[in-house]
Amino acid sequence: MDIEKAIAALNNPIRRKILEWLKDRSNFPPALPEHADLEGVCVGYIQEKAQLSQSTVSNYMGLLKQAGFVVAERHGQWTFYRRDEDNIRSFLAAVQKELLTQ
Amino acid sequence: MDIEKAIAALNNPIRRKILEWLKDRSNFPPALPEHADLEGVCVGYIQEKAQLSQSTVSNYMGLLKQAGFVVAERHGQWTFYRRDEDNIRSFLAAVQKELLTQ
DNA sequence: TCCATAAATCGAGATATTTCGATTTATGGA
DNA sequence: TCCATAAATCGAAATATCTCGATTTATGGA
Repeated sequence: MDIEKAIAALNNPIRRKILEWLKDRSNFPPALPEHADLEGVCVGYIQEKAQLSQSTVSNYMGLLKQAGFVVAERHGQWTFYRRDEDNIRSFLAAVQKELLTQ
Repeated sequence: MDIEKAIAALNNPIRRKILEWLKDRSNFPPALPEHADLEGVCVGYIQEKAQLSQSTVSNYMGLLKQAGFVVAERHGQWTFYRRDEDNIRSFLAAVQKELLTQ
């Protein structure tokens, strides 16, 4: 977990919102039946919710992935993104360690 | 504590370093005798350590202050900056609340 | 094979941040 | 009052980020 990239990724209100939305699948339209077993949300749904262009959202998801906040899983033509809870926790621990005295 | 400004202020390695240095007064040269009773470090000492121009460091300290990470106290021609531990903790709590599920 | 759809990548203009040196403001001392 | 010092502010150049539309790549279905 690169704290530099992670903070840069968080330095944008929509990217932070996306991380929040991804906490709960029901923030997005229901998955297609053939994707019912998959965790994660496809880029199109995130784009729709974020109200930004497809390329911007794809870029954002790439930044969040590089930062370690999400993982991507490709299924056919779809890429499903979901939060990486372990990495999120370890980022928070690292920031705490850096910011807190003792 | 404005989480937006706070993350922006942290989105710079030298500003994060300054926050770390300020954990311990002994990271800087000893205070002048007439300032011995004061907490905090003057801009000149921080500048020397950061190896950046005076105006840049003054600007950085202003950003850290607006973000709530430090407080400034003027004494004569000197401005002494020190960490605002309470605010730092409440920032960490806010980020945790935003990033963590439940 | 050809087409449609999803997502990634590219290129560019607009905007924001970084960082500087120069100037200004505030203060204290001779 | 005049000068020296500390810090803040200003203006600008260099660099980075944001965001888009257009294009490319990957995949699946007819």
